[in-house]
Amino acid sequence: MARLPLYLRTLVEVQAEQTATISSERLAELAGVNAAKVRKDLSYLGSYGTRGVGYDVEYLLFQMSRELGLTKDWPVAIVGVGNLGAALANYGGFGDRGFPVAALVDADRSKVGTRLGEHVIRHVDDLPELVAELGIAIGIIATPAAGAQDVADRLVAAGVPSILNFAPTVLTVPPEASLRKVDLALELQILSFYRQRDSVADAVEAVEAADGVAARGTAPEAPEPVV
Amino acid sequence: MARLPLYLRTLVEVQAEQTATISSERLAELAGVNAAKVRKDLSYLGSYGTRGVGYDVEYLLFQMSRELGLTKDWPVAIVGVGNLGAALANYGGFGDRGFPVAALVDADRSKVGTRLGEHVIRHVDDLPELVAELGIAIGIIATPAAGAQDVADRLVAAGVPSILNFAPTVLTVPPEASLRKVDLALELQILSFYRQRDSVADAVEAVEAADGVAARGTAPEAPEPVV
DNA sequence: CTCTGTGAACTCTTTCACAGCA
DNA sequence: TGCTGTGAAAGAGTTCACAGAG
Repeated sequence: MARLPLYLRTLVEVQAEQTATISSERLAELAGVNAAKVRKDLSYLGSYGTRGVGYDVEYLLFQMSRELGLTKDWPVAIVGVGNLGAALANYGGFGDRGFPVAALVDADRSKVGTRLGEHVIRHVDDLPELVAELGIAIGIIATPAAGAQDVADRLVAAGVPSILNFAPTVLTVPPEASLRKVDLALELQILSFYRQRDSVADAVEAVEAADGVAARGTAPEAPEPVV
Repeated sequence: MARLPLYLRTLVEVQAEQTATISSERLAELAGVNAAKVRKDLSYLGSYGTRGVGYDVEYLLFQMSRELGLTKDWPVAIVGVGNLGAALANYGGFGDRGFPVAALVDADRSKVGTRLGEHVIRHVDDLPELVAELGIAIGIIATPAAGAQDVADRLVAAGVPSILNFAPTVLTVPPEASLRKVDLALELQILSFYRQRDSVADAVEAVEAADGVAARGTAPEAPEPVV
């Protein structure tokens, strides 16, 4: 369940406030979902709640961390040290959450050998050694779109099982590798899409109210409510 | 449908290759989904395909842009000019896709007045004027977690209808505002979660194969391998 | 009496499969 | 004939609602 990390983060915040126990309802409110969903999700981990009381925050955190594979660290390599790569490297949140940045890699020889924070930038050709030496578990692609597929291929070839892609392009990897993408502009498009949808929906409602037609979706070429 | 931006991006790439027409199958392959899904999604825009031929790339792009509200620009304000904010500001992809970065804002007075690229950093107190002057449609929050809710409140108060949150915390906004969050470490957690799930599933399968038990989900209180 | 854990109903999404148009 | 557009079936995910533990 992809919501587990969200609960985890919420629980960490809750724990900081000395809260020993939390109800599904409270957790749902903090995480921005509904209580039934929380209970269903958590029941999948096992029966860790106490009826009439709620969930023990610390114990739940422990079980969730275990389930998420966070009891051990997963070293990360960032490939592409441009603006975004540098921002990710400096972003403290990864190490705190069990994903230490273990290597910075770039294809640009003029960057190789320079420092960024505690790391010396290495060349992308060194990936196989870096993976073997540092136990890289996750590769983050922060290169321009053009080079991203090549980097993905190299990561897979070097034995990195999981890839997070920030380059704005669709990548393909063999089935044994996991791939997720983050498209920053896409998030903006989704936002404006929902805005657009809402105003279109409003307009449609206004029309329907005016002439009593119940149309769902769109009105293509046909001069009638399609189908 | 949240996949429309993905199709849009794919179509732009296809168009660059002088392809005038595209079948649902080809588009599906490039976008990494299946053909039936593509046809269902696109049919929702209207009947813009030609049977036996496919979709006209340019016309489809036009219709999708229209639907996504991309025929006009949506100026963006980035709040929080740390590493991430600076990376986002320098990330060319936003402007290209109809989201020009119109303002950089920070709460740190020592940053206010300094330049970053073509922009002078403004103080967060100036948000209302900036929104009014520049027609800011989307606010991007790239501050530390602690200040994020305050920034969200200020953005909403200033009349910004859509917010994209990069701070690792759950925000609440009134229902008239749209909110999306991007949690970078969360993406990593999801990746390692699926890894973990797969290996757990493999282990469970091995156990089932060994003793013929068909167990779905978890084994709760029982005095056995915890969960 | 509170709050979990979970069947059952419901809703939304995905996939199938094919009629029908170019 | 090739490929779209779309009902209908299948599957996921969500919500309801309540039995029962503490």
